[in-house]
Amino acid sequence: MNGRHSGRPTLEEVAVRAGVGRGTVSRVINGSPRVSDRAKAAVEAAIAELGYVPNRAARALAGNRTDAIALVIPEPETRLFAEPYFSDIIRGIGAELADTDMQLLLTLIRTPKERARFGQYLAAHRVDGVLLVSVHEDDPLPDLLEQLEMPAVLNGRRSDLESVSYVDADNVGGARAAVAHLIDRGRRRVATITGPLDMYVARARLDGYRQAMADAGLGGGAAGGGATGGSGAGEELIAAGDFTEEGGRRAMRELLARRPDVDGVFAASDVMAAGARAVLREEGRRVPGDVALVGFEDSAIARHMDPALTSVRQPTEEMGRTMARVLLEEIAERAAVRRHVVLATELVQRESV
Amino acid sequence: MNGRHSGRPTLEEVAVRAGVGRGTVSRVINGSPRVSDRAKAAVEAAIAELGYVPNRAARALAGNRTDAIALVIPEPETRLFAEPYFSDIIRGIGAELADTDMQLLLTLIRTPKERARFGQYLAAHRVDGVLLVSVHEDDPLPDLLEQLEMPAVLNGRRSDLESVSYVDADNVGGARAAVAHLIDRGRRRVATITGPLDMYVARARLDGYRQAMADAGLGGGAAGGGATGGSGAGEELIAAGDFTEEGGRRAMRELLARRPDVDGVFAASDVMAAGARAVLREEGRRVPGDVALVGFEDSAIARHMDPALTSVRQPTEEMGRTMARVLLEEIAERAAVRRHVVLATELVQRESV
DNA sequence: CGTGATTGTGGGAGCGCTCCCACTAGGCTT
DNA sequence: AAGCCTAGTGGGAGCGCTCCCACAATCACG
Repeated sequence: MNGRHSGRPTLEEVAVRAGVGRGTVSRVINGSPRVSDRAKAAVEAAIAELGYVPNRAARALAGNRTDAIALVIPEPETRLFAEPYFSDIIRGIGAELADTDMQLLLTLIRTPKERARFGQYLAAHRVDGVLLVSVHEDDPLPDLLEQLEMPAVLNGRRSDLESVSYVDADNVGGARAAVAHLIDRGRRRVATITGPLDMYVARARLDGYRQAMADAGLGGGAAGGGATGGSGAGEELIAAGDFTEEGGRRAMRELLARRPDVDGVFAASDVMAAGARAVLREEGRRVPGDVALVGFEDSAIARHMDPALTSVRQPTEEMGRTMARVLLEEIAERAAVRRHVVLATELVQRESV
Repeated sequence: MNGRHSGRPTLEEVAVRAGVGRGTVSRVINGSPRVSDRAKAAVEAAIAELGYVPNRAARALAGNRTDAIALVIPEPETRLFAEPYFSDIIRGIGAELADTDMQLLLTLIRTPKERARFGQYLAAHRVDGVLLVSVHEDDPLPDLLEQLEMPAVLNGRRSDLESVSYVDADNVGGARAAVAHLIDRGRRRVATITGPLDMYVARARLDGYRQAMADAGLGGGAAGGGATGGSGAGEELIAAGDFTEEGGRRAMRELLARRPDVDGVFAASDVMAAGARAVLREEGRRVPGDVALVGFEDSAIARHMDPALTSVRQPTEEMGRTMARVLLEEIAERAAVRRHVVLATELVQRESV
């Protein structure tokens, strides 16, 4: 016994057993077509008999790749992912990776120090690709990835001009549908509580609101897909939140002060909707009687609110799947073709409107 | 340009630059004490100048280890982890691993096929250790791990006799405190909605309930830490749920039918508490006026229920941290010393009792 | 029947580390 | 002064793969 030898069979042993050379075994394992059926069968039999499993480290070393991708989560965001959103994304990614032998590395980035460390990581090519969740407008990581020519896929995008590959939900369409629904139900003074407008996702949802209002001839919102430019009448129906419950509260109070006659509210997140709902209760407004309410995300909170919150669902698991698929494609073809995928959202109707 | 050479400096280049041998550089990197200060300084300078980062694959191949641990999540459970619970555990693990250069591999196990695959994985020693989340009573994975002598730490345990290392919350104590609180507030006919009793965690929480009832001289629950044996009077105050909202509903209806005078309910999870709360509302019972309610987990749902739910908080992030720490220790010392850690819980008081 | 392409194959030469053996230089003992 | 530690060091020999070159066998063609 060698002592350091782990007892696992090696490729070499498989070769001996199958009566072929190392090269042939390697070719079989990697699915090369340049192998005779006879040799292939012999090798496969030997692999089965020996219970051979290739050594990942050796492969990585010799092949200059890692068969691993990193899922990067900036720490401040982690809380947001307490929602099904995160686990659904992960489930999707996992499902797509299941048939591959890609490993999924979980990388939390908390501090600037860890960020730098991760930069080194990437530079040292310790992963074949990167999935990046919850990117901020000013996040330099995507640019770093691009510069290193590291295959990468974002969940969401930083702006309309995003160059790195991404998979995003149709935030504009979802918001538009939500607001259109409020209007369909007869609401006329429909307000919105936005997310922080330095986030693309917040701007997109605001755009959707504006479009729906303009479609209905209400408010002064600018239609069209442009940036958040409009400042016509109706701006007083727009209050800025920050995706937190407290932000939702503040924004709702503000709206109530500015337009006591508001009869519908589209909150750009369920959490903010929950905040708004609390304020409405305090102020003695009934939901949906006096004020109808729609959220965004279709989170657990939406289902457990009283009344249950109508909300826009994102195809979260599908987004995860798609992210993984796109990344694998990008890794496979070495050319840097960027892909931009936008998946449809769906309005889930409950009792709040 | 070599083409296959990635351009990253190697240990050899560092050695040349520092004017020392390969062995010395390796010793510096691995923190061996057998290096002179002079050599160490020279090597460190060379590393900094060259921006050297060790090649993980080469290390793994030569050193017969991987510097990676797997976080294993059985798929059926994933939904449960939509709650902060999961992300908190991960955050804790991440925090503990941050200063290490251990990688965290995320492994979802969905199908028996994937389970088998993961078995191979382990057998091939592709990770140095395993963190296992949400183990079921009959889960064979921990036994497999033990048999392979693979360092492993469970989140929770399968039974009181668990041999594999684990980190668990004090479920008995938490439940006991919750029920004691109900009793303190003057409730006398306190019922409990249990989880599936083939899960240890559900039995432990039921034990806590029994102990608190016995302490107060109420019900016929058996005190003491033994198994779920008691079947005295008061059993009609115990209804079985399954940790789902629907299960909570069913159990609450059952309780109401058996004991219409029930005035307090301890639900073994927030989700079941939400189900119970819905039924209570339907039946026209006020919470906490007519029936006081306590949950377990202190999830987002608890905060957003109406009234906000008093619940037992687990030190989730701390559990994650501890799991990682225990695993690292187990990996470091090659001896198979099993560790069992139980962390205290805390009652978070809100409006439902 | 030669010439050249094509298919299949074996095995050498690394990939970048760690392990460990051999060796030097100096300090301590007796 | 001779011996014997010990601290410190260099570098050979792998770890288990992939890549690729060389070569044999087979085939198609004129």
